[in-house]
Amino acid sequence: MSLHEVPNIAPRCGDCPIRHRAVCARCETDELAQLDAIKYYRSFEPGQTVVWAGDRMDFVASVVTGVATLTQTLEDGRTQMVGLLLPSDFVGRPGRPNAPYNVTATTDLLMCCFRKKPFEDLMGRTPHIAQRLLEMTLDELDAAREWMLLLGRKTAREKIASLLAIVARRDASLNLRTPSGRMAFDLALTREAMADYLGLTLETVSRQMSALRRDGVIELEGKRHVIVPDYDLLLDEAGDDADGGYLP
Amino acid sequence: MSLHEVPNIAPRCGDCPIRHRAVCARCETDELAQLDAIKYYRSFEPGQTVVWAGDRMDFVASVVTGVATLTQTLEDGRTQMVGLLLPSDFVGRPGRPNAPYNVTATTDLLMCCFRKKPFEDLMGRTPHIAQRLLEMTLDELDAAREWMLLLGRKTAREKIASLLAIVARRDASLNLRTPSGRMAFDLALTREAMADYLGLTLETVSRQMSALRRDGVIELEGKRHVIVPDYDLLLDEAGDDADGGYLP
DNA sequence: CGAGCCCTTGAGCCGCATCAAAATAAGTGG
DNA sequence: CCACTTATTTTGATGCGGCTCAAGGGCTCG
Repeated sequence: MSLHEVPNIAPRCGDCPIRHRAVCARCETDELAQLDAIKYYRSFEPGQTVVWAGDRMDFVASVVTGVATLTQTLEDGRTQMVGLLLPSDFVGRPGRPNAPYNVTATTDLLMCCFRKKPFEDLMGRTPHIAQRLLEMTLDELDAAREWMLLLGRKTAREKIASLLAIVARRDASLNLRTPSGRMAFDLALTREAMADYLGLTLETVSRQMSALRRDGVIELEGKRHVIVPDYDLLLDEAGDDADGGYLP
Repeated sequence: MSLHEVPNIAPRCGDCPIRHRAVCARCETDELAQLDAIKYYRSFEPGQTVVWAGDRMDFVASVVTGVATLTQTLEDGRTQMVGLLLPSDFVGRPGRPNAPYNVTATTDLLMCCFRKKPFEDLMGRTPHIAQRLLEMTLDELDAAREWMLLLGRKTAREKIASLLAIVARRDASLNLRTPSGRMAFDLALTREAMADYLGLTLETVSRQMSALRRDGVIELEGKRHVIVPDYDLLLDEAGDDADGGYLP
């Protein structure tokens, strides 16, 4: 049994870092206690698969810390990432037995899991959970549609800039800041994962990252730490000044 | 006032053609009566805009008959369709004041509308509506992610074949048939609308339609009536034999 | 019959993919 | 601590799929 199968942190719901944003966000104290009673934690190492597309999946879960990806593939191996799961995001669908996508950890990942049946029962009794889940699903749908615009109509350079802007924005929101001016963050994705998200090849991703660096839109420390000197400039490069509404 | 603003059909809920699939599908008789009390119909002509992205939208609605599209654009005019609304599909988001996308009728369109506030109130009281809406939203999310794979990784030919397969499938399901063998249907989209859906130009759409016709994958009667001699062959051309799960 | 659409087809070009190889980084075992 | 391995990233050379620009054909409707 690897160290990773036993989390070193197993927060009480009260001081859970995603308490205010996850599927449990709307719950009252008593509702929270019911969730607390059926929850359990699982952790994964980078590269580890959480579930395979098509496999039976008898739990649902929230990402507590770390990053995971949802991917879909064609038989000949072409791969498209269809979701990037960050802390507070929800995985799994009540009322469906099998996983529709591969779920893979890209960093150390801690998930707060609920066996599906008890969770569904609880959802039937507590509208606060169902309400929050609907809200989160509608947000995800908006994000997916935003991504359709990116995949269908943006240039490689715009795609990269959009991805960086989104990660910068979510990183800021996690630290309760407004995205603006100079920002810095770690990019938890390999060039290949970025390519899979953006519908590009990893070579094109690398070339466009170099180009954005040459043009002063970003700076790089090592391969994964990104510094954005001017967030507005990055947004310009992304092609839509509407910003995207990826997250509140 | 155009003829189109007053629908010639205004079905009672009891014999509504989308009764079994729309947001009201799970409602009991009394719940249905409450919906019946606040519903009203609106109809639109081909090309007419239902709402503009960003505009205030104080109703939600179900498509009863006809086809509508959801589109998003960049400032320079690049357009991406992010949803194709067929009968029973739901438009609008409870809990959000403004429309995130352009909604446009592509055929004669009849919508069953509810003012947002009463609908939200009713949703709070009747879990059957909220449940059904969650289910539909999750299905839409799956469809959007399926489309992400298409936009990011499929060739032009595969994209066209995928679109035709999906429309063929939904048309069959509307007529309570299983898609297979020889099929025929009307395509309610112009070449340009197809291009906007597939992330292509209209010229490429036209060329690939011609190519599929030359190769015997489809036959055309006029520009819009499509005959599929062998549905399985079409699925092969679409690139994913998993079929896609676009609709039940 | 003429005016708009919508669609098709052609010619040429460009952005990104493909193929290939070298540079950098991070282990791993001797 | 170093030689060796393996994963990741960068960069270069070349080719092709789909875009752009342009012209012409069919249909519908006044």
